[in-house]
Amino acid sequence: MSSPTIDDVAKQAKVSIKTVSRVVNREPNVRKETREKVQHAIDLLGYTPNLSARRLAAKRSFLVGLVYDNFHATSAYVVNVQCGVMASCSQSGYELLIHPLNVDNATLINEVIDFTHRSQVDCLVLPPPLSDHTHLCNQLAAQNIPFVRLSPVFNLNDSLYVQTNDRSAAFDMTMKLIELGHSDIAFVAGRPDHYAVSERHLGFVDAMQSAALPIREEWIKIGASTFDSGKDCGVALLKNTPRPTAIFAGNDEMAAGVMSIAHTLGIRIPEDLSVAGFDDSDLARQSWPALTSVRQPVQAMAKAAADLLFLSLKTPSNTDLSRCFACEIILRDSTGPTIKINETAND
Amino acid sequence: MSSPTIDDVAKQAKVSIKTVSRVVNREPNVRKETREKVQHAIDLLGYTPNLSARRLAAKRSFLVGLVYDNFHATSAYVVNVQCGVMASCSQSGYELLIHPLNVDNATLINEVIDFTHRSQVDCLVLPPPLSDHTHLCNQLAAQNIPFVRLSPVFNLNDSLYVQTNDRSAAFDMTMKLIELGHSDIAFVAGRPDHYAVSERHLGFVDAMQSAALPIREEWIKIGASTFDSGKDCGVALLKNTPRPTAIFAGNDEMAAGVMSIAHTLGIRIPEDLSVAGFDDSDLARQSWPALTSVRQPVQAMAKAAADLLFLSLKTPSNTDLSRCFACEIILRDSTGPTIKINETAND
DNA sequence: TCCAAATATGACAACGCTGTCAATAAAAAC
DNA sequence: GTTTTTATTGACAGCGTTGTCATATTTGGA
Repeated sequence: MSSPTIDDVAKQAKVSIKTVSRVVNREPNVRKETREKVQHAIDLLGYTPNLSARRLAAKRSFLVGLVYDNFHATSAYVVNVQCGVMASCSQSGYELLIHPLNVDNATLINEVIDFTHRSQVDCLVLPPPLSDHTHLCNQLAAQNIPFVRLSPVFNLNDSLYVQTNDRSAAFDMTMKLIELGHSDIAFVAGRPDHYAVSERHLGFVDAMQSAALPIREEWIKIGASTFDSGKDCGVALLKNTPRPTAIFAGNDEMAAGVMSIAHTLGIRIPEDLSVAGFDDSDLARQSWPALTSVRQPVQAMAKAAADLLFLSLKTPSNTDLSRCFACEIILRDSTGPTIKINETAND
Repeated sequence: MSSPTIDDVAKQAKVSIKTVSRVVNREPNVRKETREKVQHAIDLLGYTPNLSARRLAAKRSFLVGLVYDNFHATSAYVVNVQCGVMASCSQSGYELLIHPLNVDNATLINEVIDFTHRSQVDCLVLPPPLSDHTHLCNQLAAQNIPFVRLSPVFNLNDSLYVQTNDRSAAFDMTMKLIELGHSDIAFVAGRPDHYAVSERHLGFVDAMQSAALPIREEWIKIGASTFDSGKDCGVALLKNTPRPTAIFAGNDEMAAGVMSIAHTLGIRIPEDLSVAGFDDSDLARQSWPALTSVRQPVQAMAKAAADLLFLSLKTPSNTDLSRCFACEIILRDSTGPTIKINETAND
């Protein structure tokens, strides 16, 4: 049961515990043959350093905290972020502590700060929408708690972050719809406090303007990033005539909601209506027809974020503070060329 | 930055550190007024015990490990389990350490054992399919690592566990289909090594037998619990005549795959074909038509599992070793009464 | 009032590691 | 062959708690 300690290894290898410590921590200035001798003893005994002791002595916990909104984020996103961070952790010898919470909770900031102190994590990873919670970020900075932000929009100079080109990806997707012959394009925006998602709206606007297409105000709907809100927006967009020939939604869930309503109303996809989403979640592959979407390399981003964090912890002088990842458009069956509505046979 | 230590509190309250320790740990034999005095000092200074020191001294980490398969479980399930365990953690003062892995990995057992030692977690929560990995469970037991199993099927006497009545829920769902007039019912089974899911197959068989309906072997398909495998099974079931009038899938993903194929083949749901899933995941609400499914109280189960674990850690003599939760059938739009195929108009 | 028992508090040694700094061994320069 | 420099190793003191055991202090009974 009881694991061997550093003393056991030291005794076995006939060196001091400090030398064992050096080997374990890959410190320089250990002769090769000593290192091998110690390593051999470690292997023989199956020694694993006691993290608590190490933490206590080194005043570091080797723990990363991942704080995220569990009530508004899709589970696929959450899991991808977890995996990405985890991948970086295993490389750097960190362990991952998670702390789901509700971003609408009034005590949010206290909860995060409390968690940080209680669990003694060395640093935090903040996915959206927490990454744009200015007050929280300021508090963390004030308390010298290192953190990295995923897909932030504001105050980029102040901290570590990893981004995607949401805006230009949304631009590209909109252009793709325009190339397919659509000009009557509606947009379903996400939660307004989820700023990364609002960038997508801007990209849509950019594209429409660059193609000199009119943006009809009644074809811009604000959803809540959920399937149900997508349904609501879908009803509002599709019940009236004229209706758009294409709907671009700020995320896949809302796009699926729109598709669901379209099916119910007997509107064929993609013949009568093209639908595009964003995120390329599992849902995009699993809905019918399979949803055209924009793939964000969430996992790679999360890994890069954690990499950045660990690097900056190790070498605080490091100037490499951010990375930007490119999105990729995934064309599936929910989008197609326009057909004039009065040419269709279904109604 | 640097938090106050127990020394600071002791000095502030003019008592020894040991007395502060007693108050913090709610130990007996502290006079009421002393306790209040100390508590006041703690509040004043905003003292939080240093977990690493506590762990080192008490030889406990106050950490729970959640090890799960990240490649075959749906993210919704994973997130629900995390939340449930988390809920129990916050009550009991534990923190949650996660460790996703691939169950197909040959080094699985070593990886879990390594993780346990490295991270020094006090105990583990094992969701399926790990909960039925007999070899792993034996290893953990042999190493005196406490753990609780979620939805296990085998060796129930040997350990803590939390279960659902998968089999009888599958029975009920099948009966529901039979009551709707279906007799030509197919079943899509999940990964054979995911035993909890196989129980659902047994429930299906139970119901068919109790209704004296024949089980056609070519209408039992073995999937891999994924959407794509559901599509494959759907093709196999729906391309030939006669085809079933209802398909019951072992999970929602596969059910969605079946629906997708049905749509492609022009088979209307539920008019021509009823489809039922299991798990009541987000996907069930988000697919079209909305999927009839069986709701497992995953989060409540995970919480109960962790509760059980913490209780048994505290009072090892405790005899309350397991709990069983009931599933609930959620009727949605993907199931309906049978209509004879030659009466339908669509083909 | 005094003494035993119960209750409350404190001193001090772990816990297993890392950081600091001194001591030694090896290499390089003279 | 010395001396200087550099590389390698070790002794020892924390890190902030808890556990053990000894020492007050209070309580209750005679």
